[in-house]
Amino acid sequence: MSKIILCIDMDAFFASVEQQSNPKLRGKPVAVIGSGKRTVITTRSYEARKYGVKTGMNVHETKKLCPHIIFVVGNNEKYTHTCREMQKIYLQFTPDVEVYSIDEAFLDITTTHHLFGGPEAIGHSIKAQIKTQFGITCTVGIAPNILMAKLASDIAKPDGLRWIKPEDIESLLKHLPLKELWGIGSGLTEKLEALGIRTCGQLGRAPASLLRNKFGVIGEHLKAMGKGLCNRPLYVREEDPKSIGHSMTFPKDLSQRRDIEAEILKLSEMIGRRARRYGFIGRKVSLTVRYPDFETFSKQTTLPDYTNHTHEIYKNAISILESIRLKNSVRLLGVSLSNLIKDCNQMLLFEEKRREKALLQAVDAVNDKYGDFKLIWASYLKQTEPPRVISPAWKPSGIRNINVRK
DNA sequence: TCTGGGGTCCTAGGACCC
DNA sequence: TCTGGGGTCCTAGGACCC
Repeated sequence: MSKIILCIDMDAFFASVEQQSNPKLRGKPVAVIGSGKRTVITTRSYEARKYGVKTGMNVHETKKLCPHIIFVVGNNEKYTHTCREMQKIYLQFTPDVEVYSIDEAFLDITTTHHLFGGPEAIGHSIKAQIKTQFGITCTVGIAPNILMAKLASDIAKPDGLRWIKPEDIESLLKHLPLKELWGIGSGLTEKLEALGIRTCGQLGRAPASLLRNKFGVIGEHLKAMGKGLCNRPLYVREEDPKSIGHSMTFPKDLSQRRDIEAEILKLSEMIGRRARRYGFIGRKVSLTVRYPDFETFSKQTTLPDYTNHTHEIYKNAISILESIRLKNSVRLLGVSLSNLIKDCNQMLLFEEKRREKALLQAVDAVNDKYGDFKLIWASYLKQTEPPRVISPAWKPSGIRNINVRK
Protein backbone atom coordinates (compact mmCIF):
# COMPACT_ATOMS: atom_id res chain seq x y z
CA MET A 1 0.00 0.00 0.00
CA SER A 2 1.39 3.36 -0.88
CA LYS A 3 1.85 6.02 1.74
CA ILE A 4 0.08 9.32 2.03
CA ILE A 5 2.38 12.22 2.84
CA LEU A 6 1.39 15.83 3.35
CA CYS A 7 3.75 18.72 2.72
CA ILE A 8 2.68 21.91 4.47
CA ASP A 9 4.50 24.95 3.15
CA MET A 10 3.83 28.48 4.36
CA ASP A 11 3.31 31.08 1.65
CA ALA A 12 6.02 33.78 1.88
CA PHE A 13 6.21 32.95 5.57
CA PHE A 14 8.22 35.79 7.10
CA ALA A 15 6.62 38.40 4.85
CA SER A 16 3.12 37.06 5.59
CA VAL A 17 3.72 37.20 9.33
CA GLU A 18 4.87 40.81 9.01
CA GLN A 19 1.86 41.73 6.86
CA GLN A 20 -0.42 40.11 9.39
CA SER A 21 1.03 42.00 12.35
CA ASN A 22 1.16 45.34 10.53
CA PRO A 23 -1.99 46.04 8.45
CA LYS A 24 -0.21 48.86 6.59
CA LEU A 25 1.90 46.23 4.86
CA ARG A 26 -1.00 44.18 3.57
CA GLY A 27 -1.47 44.00 -0.17
CA LYS A 28 1.87 45.71 -0.71
CA PRO A 29 5.26 44.55 -1.93
CA VAL A 30 7.22 43.72 1.21
CA ALA A 31 10.70 42.28 1.57
CA VAL A 32 12.04 40.85 4.82
CA ILE A 33 15.76 41.53 5.17
CA GLY A 34 18.53 41.32 7.77
CA SER A 35 19.71 44.22 9.84
CA GLY A 36 23.14 44.79 8.34
CA LYS A 37 24.17 47.08 5.54
CA ARG A 38 25.10 44.18 3.29
CA THR A 39 21.90 42.26 3.78
CA VAL A 40 19.84 40.44 1.16
CA ILE A 41 16.18 39.54 0.72
CA THR A 42 15.18 36.62 2.95
CA THR A 43 11.51 36.47 1.96
CA ARG A 44 9.36 38.66 -0.26
CA SER A 45 5.60 38.96 -0.37
CA TYR A 46 3.64 37.75 -3.40
CA GLU A 47 3.05 41.39 -4.34
CA ALA A 48 6.84 41.85 -4.54
CA ARG A 49 7.34 38.69 -6.59
CA LYS A 50 5.37 40.27 -9.44
CA TYR A 51 8.23 42.70 -9.88
CA GLY A 52 10.80 39.94 -10.16
CA VAL A 53 12.14 40.41 -6.64
CA LYS A 54 13.90 37.21 -5.59
CA THR A 55 15.38 35.75 -2.44
CA GLY A 56 19.08 36.56 -2.16
CA MET A 57 18.91 39.89 -4.02
CA ASN A 58 20.52 42.87 -2.40
CA VAL A 59 18.60 45.96 -1.42
CA HIS A 60 19.84 48.09 -4.29
CA GLU A 61 18.94 45.57 -6.94
CA THR A 62 15.53 45.11 -5.33
CA LYS A 63 14.78 48.85 -5.33
CA LYS A 64 15.61 49.04 -9.00
CA LEU A 65 12.99 46.40 -9.75
CA CYS A 66 10.39 47.73 -7.35
CA PRO A 67 11.02 51.31 -6.17
CA HIS A 68 8.12 51.39 -3.70
CA ILE A 69 8.97 48.09 -1.98
CA ILE A 70 8.81 48.15 1.81
CA PHE A 71 11.75 46.62 3.63
CA VAL A 72 11.17 45.05 7.03
CA VAL A 73 13.92 43.75 9.28
CA GLY A 74 12.95 40.23 10.29
CA ASN A 75 11.89 39.28 13.80
CA ASN A 76 12.97 35.73 14.59
CA GLU A 77 10.99 35.35 17.81
CA LYS A 78 7.74 35.92 15.98
CA TYR A 79 8.59 33.30 13.37
CA THR A 80 9.88 30.64 15.73
CA HIS A 81 6.90 31.07 18.01
CA THR A 82 4.51 30.68 15.09
CA CYS A 83 6.40 27.60 13.94
CA ARG A 84 6.08 25.92 17.32
CA GLU A 85 2.36 26.69 17.51
CA MET A 86 1.80 25.27 14.03
CA GLN A 87 3.47 22.05 15.09
CA LYS A 88 0.67 21.57 17.61
CA ILE A 89 -1.89 21.79 14.83
CA TYR A 90 -0.11 19.09 12.81
CA LEU A 91 0.07 16.73 15.78
CA GLN A 92 -3.73 16.64 15.97
CA PHE A 93 -3.72 14.52 12.82
CA THR A 94 -0.70 12.23 13.20
CA PRO A 95 2.25 11.71 15.52
CA ASP A 96 4.49 11.36 12.46
CA VAL A 97 5.46 14.97 11.85
CA GLU A 98 8.78 16.13 10.47
CA VAL A 99 9.34 19.83 10.93
CA TYR A 100 11.62 20.24 7.97
CA SER A 101 12.32 23.94 8.34
CA ILE A 102 10.79 26.95 9.98
CA ASP A 103 8.09 27.20 7.31
CA GLU A 104 7.74 23.65 6.08
CA ALA A 105 6.63 20.31 7.52
CA PHE A 106 5.88 16.79 6.35
CA LEU A 107 3.13 14.65 7.85
CA ASP A 108 2.66 10.93 7.32
CA ILE A 109 -1.09 10.39 7.49
CA THR A 110 -1.10 6.93 5.93
CA THR A 111 -2.68 5.25 8.92
CA THR A 112 -4.67 8.16 10.37
CA HIS A 113 -6.36 9.97 7.48
CA HIS A 114 -9.49 7.82 7.59
CA LEU A 115 -10.14 9.14 11.11
CA PHE A 116 -10.48 12.68 9.77
CA GLY A 117 -12.36 12.20 6.53
CA GLY A 118 -9.38 11.63 4.24
CA PRO A 119 -6.21 13.45 3.14
CA GLU A 120 -7.91 16.46 1.56
CA ALA A 121 -10.10 17.02 4.62
CA ILE A 122 -6.96 17.10 6.76
CA GLY A 123 -5.29 19.51 4.35
CA HIS A 124 -8.25 21.86 4.37
CA SER A 125 -8.55 21.67 8.13
CA ILE A 126 -4.87 22.57 8.62
CA LYS A 127 -5.15 25.45 6.18
CA ALA A 128 -8.23 26.76 7.99
CA GLN A 129 -6.68 26.49 11.44
CA ILE A 130 -3.51 28.28 10.35
CA LYS A 131 -5.56 31.01 8.70
CA THR A 132 -7.72 31.47 11.79
CA GLN A 133 -4.94 31.28 14.33
CA PHE A 134 -2.19 33.23 12.56
CA GLY A 135 -3.94 35.03 9.71
CA ILE A 136 -1.59 33.60 7.11
CA THR A 137 -1.98 31.14 4.28
CA CYS A 138 -0.15 27.96 3.44
CA THR A 139 -0.15 25.42 0.65
CA VAL A 140 -0.69 21.71 1.10
CA GLY A 141 0.76 19.04 -1.16
CA ILE A 142 -0.45 15.45 -0.88
CA ALA A 143 1.37 12.53 -2.51
CA PRO A 144 2.76 9.03 -1.96
CA ASN A 145 6.21 10.35 -0.93
CA ILE A 146 7.87 13.56 0.21
CA LEU A 147 9.43 14.29 -3.18
CA MET A 148 6.02 14.37 -4.86
CA ALA A 149 4.34 16.05 -1.87
CA LYS A 150 6.87 18.84 -2.11
CA LEU A 151 6.28 19.11 -5.85
CA ALA A 152 2.53 19.20 -5.26
CA SER A 153 2.84 22.11 -2.86
CA ASP A 154 5.23 23.96 -5.19
CA ILE A 155 2.73 23.59 -8.04
CA ALA A 156 -0.25 24.68 -5.94
CA LYS A 157 1.35 27.77 -4.36
CA PRO A 158 0.08 30.07 -2.98
CA ASP A 159 -2.88 29.21 -0.76
CA GLY A 160 -3.50 25.95 -2.61
CA LEU A 161 -4.02 22.26 -2.13
CA ARG A 162 -2.97 19.61 -4.61
CA TRP A 163 -3.10 15.85 -4.43
CA ILE A 164 -0.76 13.95 -6.71
CA LYS A 165 -1.99 10.36 -6.86
CA PRO A 166 0.30 7.53 -7.98
CA GLU A 167 -1.49 7.30 -11.33
CA ASP A 168 -0.91 11.03 -12.02
CA ILE A 169 2.83 10.96 -11.58
CA GLU A 170 3.97 9.76 -14.98
CA SER A 171 2.09 12.32 -17.03
CA LEU A 172 2.92 15.10 -14.59
CA LEU A 173 6.66 14.46 -14.78
CA LYS A 174 6.81 13.77 -18.49
CA HIS A 175 7.58 17.34 -19.54
CA LEU A 176 8.52 18.81 -16.16
CA PRO A 177 11.85 20.68 -16.26
CA LEU A 178 14.50 19.07 -14.07
CA LYS A 179 15.05 22.03 -11.81
CA GLU A 180 11.45 21.87 -10.58
CA LEU A 181 12.37 18.72 -8.71
CA TRP A 182 13.52 18.98 -5.12
CA GLY A 183 17.18 17.99 -4.96
CA ILE A 184 18.08 18.99 -8.50
CA GLY A 185 19.68 22.40 -8.43
CA SER A 186 21.39 24.48 -11.07
CA GLY A 187 24.60 22.43 -11.02
CA LEU A 188 22.93 19.09 -11.68
CA THR A 189 20.54 20.63 -14.19
CA GLU A 190 23.44 21.93 -16.23
CA LYS A 191 25.30 18.63 -16.17
CA LEU A 192 22.21 16.63 -17.03
CA GLU A 193 21.33 18.95 -19.87
CA ALA A 194 24.81 18.41 -21.25
CA LEU A 195 23.82 14.74 -21.50
CA GLY A 196 20.68 15.71 -23.39
CA ILE A 197 18.39 15.19 -20.39
CA ARG A 198 16.01 18.11 -19.97
CA THR A 199 12.85 16.77 -18.38
CA CYS A 200 12.04 14.51 -15.47
CA GLY A 201 10.53 12.07 -17.94
CA GLN A 202 13.84 11.84 -19.80
CA LEU A 203 15.68 11.44 -16.50
CA GLY A 204 13.45 8.54 -15.56
CA ARG A 205 14.25 6.81 -18.84
CA ALA A 206 18.00 7.52 -18.80
CA PRO A 207 20.32 4.51 -18.51
CA ALA A 208 21.11 3.83 -14.86
CA SER A 209 24.75 3.04 -15.70
CA LEU A 210 25.24 6.43 -17.35
CA LEU A 211 23.88 8.29 -14.31
CA ARG A 212 25.84 6.11 -11.94
CA ASN A 213 29.09 6.75 -13.82
CA LYS A 214 28.55 10.48 -14.07
CA PHE A 215 27.15 11.21 -10.62
CA GLY A 216 28.13 8.36 -8.31
CA VAL A 217 25.82 7.68 -5.41
CA ILE A 218 23.53 10.57 -6.32
CA GLY A 219 23.21 9.16 -9.83
CA GLU A 220 21.66 6.01 -8.46
CA HIS A 221 18.79 8.03 -7.06
CA LEU A 222 18.37 10.42 -9.96
CA LYS A 223 16.64 7.91 -12.18
CA ALA A 224 14.16 7.06 -9.44
CA MET A 225 13.56 10.76 -8.84
CA GLY A 226 12.80 11.21 -12.52
CA LYS A 227 10.07 8.63 -12.07
CA GLY A 228 8.72 10.41 -9.01
CA LEU A 229 9.97 7.76 -6.61
CA CYS A 230 11.58 8.54 -3.29
CA ASN A 231 11.92 6.41 -0.20
CA ARG A 232 13.50 8.89 2.14
CA PRO A 233 11.65 8.36 5.42
CA LEU A 234 10.28 11.17 7.52
CA TYR A 235 12.61 12.27 10.28
CA VAL A 236 10.04 12.29 13.00
CA ARG A 237 12.58 12.31 15.77
CA GLU A 238 14.94 15.23 15.71
CA GLU A 239 18.42 14.02 14.90
CA ASP A 240 21.52 15.28 16.64
CA PRO A 241 23.24 18.10 14.79
CA LYS A 242 26.48 17.40 12.94
CA SER A 243 27.86 20.89 13.18
CA ILE A 244 27.26 24.23 14.82
CA GLY A 245 28.56 27.32 13.08
CA HIS A 246 28.20 31.04 12.65
CA SER A 247 29.43 33.45 10.06
CA MET A 248 29.28 37.18 9.64
CA THR A 249 29.58 39.52 6.70
CA PHE A 250 30.90 42.79 8.05
CA PRO A 251 29.40 46.18 7.25
CA LYS A 252 32.89 47.19 6.16
CA ASP A 253 35.69 44.83 5.18
CA LEU A 254 38.12 44.21 8.02
CA SER A 255 41.79 44.83 7.48
CA GLN A 256 43.12 45.11 11.02
CA ARG A 257 44.38 41.88 12.50
CA ARG A 258 42.96 42.66 15.91
CA ASP A 259 39.51 43.33 14.51
CA ILE A 260 39.62 40.01 12.70
CA GLU A 261 40.68 38.21 15.86
CA ALA A 262 37.97 39.92 17.90
CA GLU A 263 35.31 38.78 15.43
CA ILE A 264 36.65 35.24 15.56
CA LEU A 265 36.38 35.36 19.33
CA LYS A 266 32.82 36.56 19.10
CA LEU A 267 31.86 33.80 16.66
CA SER A 268 33.63 31.23 18.83
CA GLU A 269 31.65 32.37 21.85
CA MET A 270 28.35 32.14 19.97
CA ILE A 271 29.21 28.58 18.95
CA GLY A 272 30.55 27.51 22.32
CA ARG A 273 27.51 28.84 24.07
CA ARG A 274 25.11 27.10 21.73
CA ALA A 275 27.04 23.84 22.05
CA ARG A 276 27.07 24.07 25.85
CA ARG A 277 23.40 24.94 26.00
CA TYR A 278 22.44 21.89 23.98
CA GLY A 279 25.10 19.63 25.46
CA PHE A 280 27.36 18.95 22.48
CA ILE A 281 31.11 18.73 22.18
CA GLY A 282 33.05 18.60 18.92
CA ARG A 283 36.55 17.98 17.70
CA LYS A 284 36.80 19.73 14.39
CA VAL A 285 37.08 23.50 14.08
CA SER A 286 36.69 25.21 10.69
CA LEU A 287 37.45 28.77 9.71
CA THR A 288 35.87 30.29 6.61
CA VAL A 289 37.23 33.44 5.00
CA ARG A 290 35.65 35.49 2.24
CA TYR A 291 37.60 38.28 0.59
CA PRO A 292 36.09 41.42 -0.92
CA ASP A 293 36.31 39.81 -4.38
CA PHE A 294 34.10 37.01 -3.04
CA GLU A 295 36.81 34.40 -3.19
CA THR A 296 35.87 32.09 -0.34
CA PHE A 297 37.61 29.14 1.23
CA SER A 298 37.65 27.27 4.48
CA LYS A 299 40.28 25.39 6.42
CA GLN A 300 39.75 22.99 9.23
CA THR A 301 41.65 21.28 11.94
CA THR A 302 40.90 18.24 14.04
CA LEU A 303 41.53 18.57 17.76
CA PRO A 304 43.01 15.91 20.00
CA ASP A 305 40.03 16.17 22.35
CA TYR A 306 36.35 17.03 22.12
CA THR A 307 35.44 20.46 23.41
CA ASN A 308 32.76 23.12 23.62
CA HIS A 309 34.88 25.74 25.31
CA THR A 310 34.91 29.11 23.68
CA HIS A 311 38.60 29.49 24.25
CA GLU A 312 39.48 26.14 22.65
CA ILE A 313 37.38 26.95 19.60
CA TYR A 314 38.92 30.40 19.40
CA LYS A 315 42.48 29.15 19.85
CA ASN A 316 42.14 26.63 17.04
CA ALA A 317 40.42 29.07 14.71
CA ILE A 318 43.27 31.49 15.32
CA SER A 319 45.90 28.87 14.61
CA ILE A 320 44.18 28.21 11.28
CA LEU A 321 44.21 31.95 10.65
CA GLU A 322 47.92 31.98 11.34
CA SER A 323 48.50 29.28 8.73
CA ILE A 324 46.96 31.45 6.00
CA ARG A 325 48.57 34.32 4.13
CA LEU A 326 45.64 36.70 4.31
CA LYS A 327 44.96 39.19 1.57
CA ASN A 328 44.53 42.84 2.61
CA SER A 329 41.00 42.64 3.90
CA VAL A 330 38.22 40.28 4.75
CA ARG A 331 34.53 40.51 3.91
CA LEU A 332 33.21 37.53 5.88
CA LEU A 333 34.46 35.27 8.62
CA GLY A 334 32.88 32.01 9.69
CA VAL A 335 33.70 29.55 12.43
CA SER A 336 32.15 26.15 12.88
CA LEU A 337 32.46 23.24 15.29
CA SER A 338 31.77 19.78 13.86
CA ASN A 339 32.33 16.08 14.52
CA LEU A 340 29.83 16.64 17.28
CA ILE A 341 28.83 14.14 19.92
CA LYS A 342 26.66 14.41 23.00
CA ASP A 343 28.52 15.66 26.04
CA CYS A 344 28.00 12.88 28.53
CA ASN A 345 28.95 15.26 31.26
CA GLN A 346 31.58 12.94 32.58
CA MET A 347 33.23 13.68 35.86
CA LEU A 348 35.93 16.18 35.20
CA LEU A 349 39.27 14.83 36.20
CA PHE A 350 41.03 17.99 37.03
CA GLU A 351 40.03 20.65 39.45
CA GLU A 352 41.23 23.26 37.00
CA LYS A 353 38.90 22.01 34.31
CA ARG A 354 36.05 21.99 36.78
CA ARG A 355 36.65 25.58 37.69
CA GLU A 356 36.90 26.55 34.06
CA LYS A 357 33.59 24.88 33.38
CA ALA A 358 31.94 26.56 36.36
CA LEU A 359 33.09 29.93 35.06
CA LEU A 360 31.70 29.23 31.60
CA GLN A 361 28.38 28.22 33.11
CA ALA A 362 28.26 31.38 35.17
CA VAL A 363 28.92 33.46 32.06
CA ASP A 364 26.22 31.58 30.16
CA ALA A 365 23.74 32.07 32.99
CA VAL A 366 24.22 35.82 32.94
CA ASN A 367 23.93 35.88 29.18
CA ASP A 368 20.77 33.82 29.31
CA LYS A 369 19.25 36.25 31.75
CA TYR A 370 20.32 39.54 30.25
CA GLY A 371 20.77 38.65 26.60
CA ASP A 372 23.83 37.72 24.63
CA PHE A 373 27.10 39.52 24.99
CA LYS A 374 26.52 41.35 28.23
CA LEU A 375 29.34 39.45 29.85
CA ILE A 376 32.25 38.65 27.62
CA TRP A 377 35.92 39.19 27.23
CA ALA A 378 37.01 42.79 27.11
CA SER A 379 38.25 42.53 23.53
CA TYR A 380 34.79 42.27 22.15
CA LEU A 381 32.91 44.68 24.29
CA LYS A 382 32.94 47.22 21.50
CA GLN A 383 31.51 44.77 19.05
CA THR A 384 28.61 45.11 16.70
CA GLU A 385 25.27 43.46 17.41
CA PRO A 386 24.92 39.75 16.79
CA PRO A 387 22.91 38.88 13.67
CA ARG A 388 19.24 39.45 14.26
CA VAL A 389 17.55 37.60 11.49
CA ILE A 390 17.00 33.93 11.71
CA SER A 391 17.87 31.73 8.82
CA PRO A 392 14.85 30.16 7.12
CA ALA A 393 16.63 26.85 7.68
CA TRP A 394 15.96 27.16 11.39
CA LYS A 395 14.32 24.20 13.14
CA PRO A 396 12.84 24.02 16.63
CA SER A 397 16.01 22.38 17.87
CA GLY A 398 18.17 23.74 15.11
CA ILE A 399 18.57 20.44 13.33
CA ARG A 400 17.65 19.21 9.94
CA ASN A 401 18.36 16.60 7.38
CA ILE A 402 17.90 18.03 3.95
CA ASN A 403 19.13 15.23 1.76
CA VAL A 404 16.27 13.97 -0.38
CA ARG A 405 18.57 12.29 -2.80
CA LYS A 406 18.81 9.11 -0.90
C1' DT B 1 25.48 50.94 -5.05
C1' DC B 2 26.79 44.35 -5.92
C1' DT B 3 26.13 39.44 -3.96
C1' DG B 4 23.27 36.59 4.02
C1' DG B 5 23.42 32.83 7.12
C1' DG B 6 22.83 28.04 8.72
C1' DG B 7 23.03 23.51 7.63
C1' DT B 8 23.98 18.21 5.30
C1' DC B 9 26.07 15.10 2.23
C1' DC B 10 29.39 13.43 -1.26
C1' DT B 11 33.96 13.04 -3.54
C1' DA B 12 38.84 13.07 -4.46
C1' DG B 13 43.28 12.77 -2.97
C1' DG B 14 46.94 12.33 0.51
C1' DA B 15 48.89 10.28 4.80
C1' DC B 16 49.46 6.39 7.26
C1' DC B 17 49.08 1.57 8.73
C1' DC B 18 49.20 -3.50 8.14
C1' DT C 1 65.43 -2.39 -7.90
C1' DC C 2 59.83 -0.86 -10.73
C1' DT C 3 56.93 -1.28 -6.11
C1' DG C 4 49.90 -4.90 -4.38
C1' DG C 5 45.82 -4.31 -1.76
C1' DG C 6 42.88 -3.13 1.92
C1' DG C 7 41.58 -0.07 5.40
C1' DT C 8 40.99 4.41 8.09
C1' DC C 9 41.37 9.20 8.92
C1' DC C 10 41.77 13.72 7.34
C1' DT C 11 41.19 18.03 4.37
C1' DA C 12 39.29 20.83 0.65
C1' DG C 13 35.75 21.77 -2.26
C1' DG C 14 31.31 21.41 -4.46
C1' DA C 15 26.27 20.55 -4.67
C1' DC C 16 21.99 21.11 -2.54
C1' DC C 17 18.32 23.08 0.61
C1' DC C 18 15.57 26.75 3.41
